[in-house]
Amino acid sequence: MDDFDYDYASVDSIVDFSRELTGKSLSEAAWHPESIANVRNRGNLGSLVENFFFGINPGNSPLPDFPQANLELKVTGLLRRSNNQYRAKERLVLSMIHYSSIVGEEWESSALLRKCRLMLILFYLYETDVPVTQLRFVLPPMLLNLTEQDAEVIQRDWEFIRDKVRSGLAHELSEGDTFYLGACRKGAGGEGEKLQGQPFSETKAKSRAFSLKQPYLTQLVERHSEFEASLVIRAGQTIDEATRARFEPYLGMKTDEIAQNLGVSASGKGFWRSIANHILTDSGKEPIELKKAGIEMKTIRLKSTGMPREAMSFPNFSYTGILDEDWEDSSFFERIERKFLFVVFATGADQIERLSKVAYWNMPFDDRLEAKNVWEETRRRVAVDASNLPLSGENRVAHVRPKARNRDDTELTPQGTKLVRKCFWLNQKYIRDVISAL
DNA sequence: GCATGATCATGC
DNA sequence: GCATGATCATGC
Repeated sequence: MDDFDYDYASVDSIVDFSRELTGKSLSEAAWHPESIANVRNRGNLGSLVENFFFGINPGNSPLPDFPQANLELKVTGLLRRSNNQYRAKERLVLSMIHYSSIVGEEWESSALLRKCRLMLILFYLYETDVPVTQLRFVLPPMLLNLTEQDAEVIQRDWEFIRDKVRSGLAHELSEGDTFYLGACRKGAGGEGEKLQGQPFSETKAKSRAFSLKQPYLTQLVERHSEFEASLVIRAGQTIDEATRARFEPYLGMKTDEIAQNLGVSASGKGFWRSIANHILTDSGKEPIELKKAGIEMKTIRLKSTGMPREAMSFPNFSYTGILDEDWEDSSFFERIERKFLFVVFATGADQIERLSKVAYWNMPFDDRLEAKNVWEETRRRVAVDASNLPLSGENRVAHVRPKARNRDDTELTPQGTKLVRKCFWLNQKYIRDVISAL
């Protein structure tokens, strides 16, 4: 996409364009980085985004920021909870309340709706002591229509505020009056405060603005995060079909090309999984539908020989815990019983890697019996000598190998020795045979 | 070039 | 701080 290359009269075009910001900071996404280098580090990120990302300068207008599209732009901050969920940093201020004119308004034709009926909300992750131009936009853009989402409550809140001004009580407005839409203080307080006149009382009132309350915004963010991590499943479509439909356009494409098209920023060990997630959901998160169904998505990279680059790992087992377990309540059993979704990237004879295959798979009964043999053999040997466990030559399907943070990441064995933590792996050759038979 | 041991990156 | 889903490194 080029700089400012969007249709300023089209909501879709503006929203699509704004996706370029997702996962980036303004200084990374601005079309002319040199122009932003001189910007002071303080200031309003919202206006900086207008100027340096969208190339607009709407100023202080009663019309939306994109008047031809009837779309208002909002840029607002998020905080990260300890459980990694996002919450709104503060309320989202919409527009000033003009006491003299609101008393003559109706909701549908109100000044608030004229400006803010449809909003494009861009969320950045707030961090202390980081220049605003380096704060990262962390969620895909949200479109919010005030006359659709929770419309009845918001309309009632608005009417309550208007009616209070009609009763000459603008000076008694408070955020506690309403539910989702609040009348928040806005403008200088203390010494510099300029009180406003109101039409039906001599008493001056503090200046206030309409805002979406912080808890309401937080809840919108939570809904948005979940929505963005969902598969788009059309009516009558199964999860299986919806998955195929998402992958279909990318089959045969070069890995790098897919990553570039989808703006995958991950690197290192999670790169291929991140690509799969980005294909499945707009947010690039693993779809909740797969989690709910207990579907085990595995990315597999094949060398040009058809051999997987890696064996396939499963959760660690515990040297002492495994002695108390039965096969059928072991975590290895629980995992291989699941439905797998294999996402296969294969390197061709041309040495270029492409997305080559996507398929669901269940481990056949005979192979599960082999896995059971490995598990039981492991259990037997752990009791005698935990340092000698089944290797890949010993069984067609699975073996045991370290999986730990490093060599010091150990666990006590029944022999009282400390050994690096291990898990069950499906053999490379086994995976190769499974994939080639798909 | 595989088997095995060792370790990384990320999310919760 | 750890589990998870992987990849990296090395010796044979």
